[in-house]
This record gives sequence, C-alpha cells and structure tokens, in this order.
Amino acid sequence: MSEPFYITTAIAYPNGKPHIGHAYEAIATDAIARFQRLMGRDVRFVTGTDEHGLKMDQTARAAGKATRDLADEMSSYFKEMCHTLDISIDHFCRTTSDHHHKASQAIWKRLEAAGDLYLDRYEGWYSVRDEAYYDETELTEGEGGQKLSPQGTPVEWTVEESWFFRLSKYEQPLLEYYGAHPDFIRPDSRKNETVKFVEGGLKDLSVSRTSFDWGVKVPGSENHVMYVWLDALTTYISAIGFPDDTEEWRKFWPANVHIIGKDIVRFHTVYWPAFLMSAGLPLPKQVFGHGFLLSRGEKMSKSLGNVVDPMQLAELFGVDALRYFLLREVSFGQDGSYSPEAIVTRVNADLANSFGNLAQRTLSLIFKNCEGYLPAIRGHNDDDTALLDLVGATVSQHIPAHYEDLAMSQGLESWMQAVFACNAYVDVQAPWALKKTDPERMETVLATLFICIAQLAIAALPIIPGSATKLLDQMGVPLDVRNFHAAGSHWYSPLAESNYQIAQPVGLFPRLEMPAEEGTAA
RNA sequence: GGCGAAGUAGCUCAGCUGGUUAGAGCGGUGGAAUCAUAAUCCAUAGGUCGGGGGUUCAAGUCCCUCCUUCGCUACCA
Repeated sequence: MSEPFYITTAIAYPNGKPHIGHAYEAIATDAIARFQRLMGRDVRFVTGTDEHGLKMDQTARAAGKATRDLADEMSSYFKEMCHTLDISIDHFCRTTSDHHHKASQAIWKRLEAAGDLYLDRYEGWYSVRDEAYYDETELTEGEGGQKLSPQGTPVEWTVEESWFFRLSKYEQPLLEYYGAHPDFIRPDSRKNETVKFVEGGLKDLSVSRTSFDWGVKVPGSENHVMYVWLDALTTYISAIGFPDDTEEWRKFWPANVHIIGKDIVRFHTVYWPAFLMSAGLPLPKQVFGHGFLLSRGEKMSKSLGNVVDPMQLAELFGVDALRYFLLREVSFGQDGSYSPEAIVTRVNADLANSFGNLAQRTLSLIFKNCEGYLPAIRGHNDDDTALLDLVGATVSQHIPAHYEDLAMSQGLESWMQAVFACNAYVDVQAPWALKKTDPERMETVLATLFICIAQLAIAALPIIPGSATKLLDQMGVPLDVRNFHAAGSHWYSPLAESNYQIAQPVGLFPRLEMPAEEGTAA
C-alpha cells in the first residue's frame, strides 16, 4: 500500500473572481501534488471555497444578489480556474455544503466538550458602516472628538454576545509544539513571526457572531453563527470525511502540508492547531506560507488598477508557460515579481530555446536520418556516459530532493543545467556531421539524447504537465516509465526494439511574442 | 515604538556551520556552428559583496553602529 500524502491549498474566499495569487497558489500546490504522485504516493489534493462570513453577505447585497447565488457563481469561477490551469485536484469543497456544516458543528461540539468554549460578551469599537470591530490603537480622532476607524468611518463602543474559545490555554502547548516540530511552519521567517506572536501572549478568541447569519449555526445557540475561520479551517478535515469515521479520513489525516499565503499564516499556525488540540485531533505536519506576486515590484490592488486576471495570462502565454514561469522565477516562500516581459523572456530562454529546441532538433534528426525509428546504441563512450550520468543524477536525485523540499525553483534550476549539458553535448557530437562520417556513432548519440530528453520531460511533468505529456507521447515513452522511480530504468532498448516510430516532431514550446503595448492594465 | 528579514555584477538572484583568484541565469561583447523554434555552443564582461567601525592568521559569511527597503505587531477574510 502506497504512502498517503494529503495536501491542500488555502480555501479561497470568493467575494471576487480568482486573481493571480489564487492561481499561483493552486499551481504551486498542484506541482507538489503531481510530484508526490510521481514518487508513488497516494495523494489527496484538496482545494475549495470558504463562502461564509460577513463579506460574502455584504458583497452579495451590494450586487443585489442572494448570498447563496453569489457563492454559487463565484465558487464556479474558482473551479473553472482549476480546470483551466490543469490543477489536478481530487476534491473541490465548499463550506456551504451540508457535510461541511455537519463537520463544523461536530468540531464545535468537541471544543465544547473539552471545556474550551464559553459564552461572554465581545466589547469593542464597532463601525456600523464597516461592520467590523477595531482595536483602540487603530482609531483616529475626528471632528468633535468622534473616534474614527482606519477607513474614516465613525465607531461606537459596542457590546455583543459571543462564544469564546480558550485560546490562551494553548499558548504553552503551541510553543512546545513549534519547538518539537521545527518544520511545522515554513519558511523560517514565518515561523519566527508566529513564535514571537504567541510568546507575546494569546487572548481568548471570539468564535461566534450574532450580527449576521450567513454561516454555520452554533449548536444550541441558533442565533449565533460560527466564526468564519473556525468553519473554514474545518474544511481540511471535512473534505476527507470528518466527522465520519471513513477509511479516507483515517488514511489521510493529518495532512502533510497546507499551502497558504503569508497573510493567513496565523490562522493556520495558531488558531487551527489550537482548535485541533482542543478537539483531540492530530495536527498537520506542515504549514507553508508562500509569498505574494507583485506586478513589476508593486503590490497588486484594485485601486492601482494592476490586478491581473490569471485566465487571461494563461490564454495569452499558455498554461504551461505560466506555470513554468511562476515556479521557476519565484523562489517558493518569497515574494516574486511578475511582468509580461519577464514571462516572455524566461519562457523563451528556458522552454523554447533550450529545452523545446533540444527536443525538436533531436527528434528531427531521428525522424530524418533514422526514418523515425529509434536508433540503436552501439556502445557508449565517455561523453555519452558523462551526459547520462549527469542527467540521471539530476532526475533521480537532485530534482526530487528539491521538489520534496518544496523548492521548485531550485529543482528547475537543476533541470536547466541538465538541459544545457544536453545542448552542449549535441554541439560537440554534431550528429548531423556524423551522418556521413560515422552513421553508427550518430545513432548512439541520438539514442543517448533521446533517453536524456525523455528523463527531463518526466522530471518536468509536475511543472508543465500538458506539454511534457505531449512530448512523451510523441516519443512513445510508456506510461509506466513516467515517474521518478522508473525514469532511469532500462526502457529505451525495449521501446526501440518494439519498432516504435516517431512522427514528424511538432514543436511544443513555441517562442512567445511580447504582447502589444497597451499600457499597463489600467 | 517593539520584534524580525533583507540590501552581492545592468537586471533577477545563489552564496550552509567564516578560509584558494566572489558565482548562476538573462542582457551586453567577441568567436564557432548550421541539425533545430534566427534556436545552439564556446569565450568574456573586472561587482569597494549598502556606509563606517570591530573580532580573527583569515569575513560577503561573526559583533557593533548608521542608512535604506520590507514583514509581523490578533478577532474583515
């Protein structure tokens, strides 16, 4: 039985259409999930939408829609995005589903049974306009001493009945857990922030609201709905069966890793583990907070008008080009910068010029000089074995090690080095010249290249699944070879001896044109 | 204000526990080649490693200080 691997993205809040940040997270998580499958693990990959809470309600009202309808519509965009970007999810969950409500109420009851919930009053400066509480320190003084929110709206001291979670009780347990599990929070910068935050002391958390009703009803307090985060985080377990004692649930929980944005690290590294501890459930093994994508080094925002639609980018440059760019160019865990020029430059240099051209020139030579039949190997010389060793080590060791560590950009850097080595090898061996002087040697050279290219395509499957698969299809590489364990096995000769014949090769990594200047997305 | 991260070639960045002439990709320059998506290969570019001070036989790599940028500093999500 293969080892389980459970991975999730954050559950997106769909009060708007998906933006590039959602796409980035989905793509990165997908690459990891695909990699783990190619390592032979039994993967569960979950994403979804977190549809409760005040903002959904407000957004729907502003649009003159029923909240439910807005949720349905918005959620569908996220699902569509997954489909378009080749995100290999196993399950798309919605917090509005009946099962999820049941799960959220189940975890609530567990917190209650643990004695960690109590009814009290939540008091604070409340802005009716914003429908939000603000801390005293955030307020400014307006005319006539009127206190104002950061948005400039008037606030009033308000008292609301609320259920509280004894977060303070978990201060020490959390700190101990962080200490005992140094990889629980990554990258380190996020861990440091979290540890400092918890060391600074935890206050109990208000976990129910009475000011609106778009949410999961609190068991026994029907006028309360659960705090959105409590319900949203529960998705990670409801998606695989909780509270039912299913085989899937037993197999996949605790999750191997939650991939989330750096802005919601606290919810996942403080609240979520505390809830789980209280509920008597195991904690996820890791929470990884990735960085943000910046547009030409600037934060994207609606007011700046530089928000990018990921669907548009995928259409403009191609899904795999977009995926490759994001995973190669952005160091996972750090912020990254995006621009059309950067995508075009990177993709052309790496995919079109280096790898795509390598495949094209090699397959063309085989097609023309060998009638498409895979050339025979007649003894490797030192150059051949050096290349095979380098590519073999890269594909079987270096790249998996980096991917395993969620360092996709470094894995791809190794990948490119191997691609460079192949191109250098082609130039030195010059098979087009050998055609006349030593046809047998030419065959060996082309066979060597064929093997290397196939291995490199396999290593690229998690990143650019569509085009890598097409390339492997063109090359006739059997499906059972397309994983990290079998890539280095002895599959070439059997394939060649099966008289597999390649067709005229078709370029799979086109050079991109710079999009016409139409100013920035303003 | 407090805590933390970062400032390395034109650009984007690697440089772990201090140790030969500071690295890569892209760009630029000069060659080679012509199988291939005008793609490739080879060579090269002399950057006070933010400023200053210190520890050490030896510092981009440790300590202090200053400058700059950024993140966190709880209940919208």
